Amino acid sequence: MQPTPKSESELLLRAQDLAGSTLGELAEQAGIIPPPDLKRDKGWIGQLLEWHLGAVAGSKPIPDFPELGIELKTIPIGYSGKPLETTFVCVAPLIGLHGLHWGNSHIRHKLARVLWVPVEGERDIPLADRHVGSPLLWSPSIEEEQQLRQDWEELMDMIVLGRVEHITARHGEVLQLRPKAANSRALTEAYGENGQPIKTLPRGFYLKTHFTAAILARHFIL
DNA sequence: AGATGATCATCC
DNA sequence: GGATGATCATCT
Repeated sequence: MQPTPKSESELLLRAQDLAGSTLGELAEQAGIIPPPDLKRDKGWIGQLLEWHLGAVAGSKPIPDFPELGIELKTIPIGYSGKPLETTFVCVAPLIGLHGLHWGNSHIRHKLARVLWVPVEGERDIPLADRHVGSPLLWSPSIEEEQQLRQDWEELMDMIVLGRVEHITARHGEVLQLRPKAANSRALTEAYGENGQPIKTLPRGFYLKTHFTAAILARHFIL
């Protein structure tokens, strides 16, 4: 693991230095062998980039760069130049929602400052041959935060009202709520239609691809 | 082709 | 189970 960057500019500089490299090159430098594919190693690219950028490893509920308050997100890019996948942000709280609002929400904090690192993501490109792109340090604009907040409030309203099982990925313009679990047998507690506790799949907030595509596109223009 | 719902690995 | 890291597999 590389030393943790002391400043935002140092982190960005280091990320820019990775641009143009292949995952095979970065894996070799880290002393690891790339898996044949990501089927059983879905977090492999993220962890490889964490190593190179000196992120704090582990499963702690803190930013990747605690001193800087920055979250690292790798994002798979297709031949179209746009994201191939939605971006997981955090697990959605389903109970104990009293006093929760956008201003103190976990998701707002997580998205306050993000280092996006695009990586070639087409499955017909061997993992080791995929290139890392130019990084982007991002905070939501006024408009972006308004969109996020509106979706979040709509989704949380449904959760509070016991309608979590009526929510589909089609709710929300830029933010969606989808299952986030090891499998369909992993259940957690939530509010039911009549306020009674029910068991349901854990859910996560995901950024839709058109939203992250716009973030990256804005970067290209500037 | 793109989006949705389901799933994989690891750590605690 | 829930946090971290996400992509897979299937359907439209």
